[in-house]
Amino acid sequence: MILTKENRNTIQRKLIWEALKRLNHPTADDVYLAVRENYPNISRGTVYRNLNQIAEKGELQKIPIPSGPDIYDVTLRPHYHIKCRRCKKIYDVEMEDLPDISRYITDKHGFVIENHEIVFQGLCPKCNKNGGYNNE
Amino acid sequence: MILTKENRNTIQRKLIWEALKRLNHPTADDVYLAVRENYPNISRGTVYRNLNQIAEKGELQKIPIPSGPDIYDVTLRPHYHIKCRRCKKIYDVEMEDLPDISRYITDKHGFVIENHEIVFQGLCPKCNKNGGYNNE
DNA sequence: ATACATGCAAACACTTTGCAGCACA
DNA sequence: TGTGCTGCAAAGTGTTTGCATGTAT
Repeated sequence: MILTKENRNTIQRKLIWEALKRLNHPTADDVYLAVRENYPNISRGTVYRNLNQIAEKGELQKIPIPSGPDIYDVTLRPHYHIKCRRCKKIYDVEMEDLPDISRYITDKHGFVIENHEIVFQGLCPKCNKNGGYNNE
Repeated sequence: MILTKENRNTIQRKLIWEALKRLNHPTADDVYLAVRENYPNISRGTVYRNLNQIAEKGELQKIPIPSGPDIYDVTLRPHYHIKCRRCKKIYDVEMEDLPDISRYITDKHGFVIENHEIVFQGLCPKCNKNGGYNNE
């Protein structure tokens, strides 16, 4: 018999959740630093454990970022990101909703698809301007 | 004055490139292990440096995988992946080409978009079968 | 009461980097 | 000949985990 694990409402979890709501799309470390302002003894381990737990329940999106720490987002609507190949910075991307992108998958091996993330890559205006010199 | 750096054809680079061509979509460590069979003294550092260099030139795709090592692909056509939320395994996804997906971006901040990666997430058939017990 | 969470620190996984010597062009 | 590359090892970055203790239910 498999039981759902109970989830306790600790102070730490509440503070983490509050930080999540007011931060933009923070990394685990951003959350850690934010919570620590009001609760200096919190540990990174606790932050990571809670973020994973909340994301596991589906109340939080954990978004992996190429060559960088995962970011978290409380808005469950998918939104996308773009990363500059040169300077490695991440930016948000505004995008009309694709008409059910998972429809395009021809073979999904029986997966139940829940969400997706798109990471675009290219050159940001600044890096593009500073010469395309090592582009090819 | 900015100069393009010379690229030397070392034995190591040739072996790395050959390994890339015959492996599926290997991680850096897969490449390292493969090359090491014929050239035992190669070091991980060299493999990483070369993979980055080749990818930087645009001859290789470096594909970041959520919660796992980057994978590399010599076919530059984008292809997508799906990851099981429960068991964390990665699978390839066959997908018809989306009609120029970057067209859907309404605000790209002046980026020059070169490519993109989509990572779907969901439940694989096996994990879905073993009960949806901790789904919500 | 007890199952679950915490803080701490160590371990882990992946990748980059400094350096002295080597080798391709 | 000289710049670029190599092997090695150490360090860097991001995340997980073991353990003894604390706490929400």
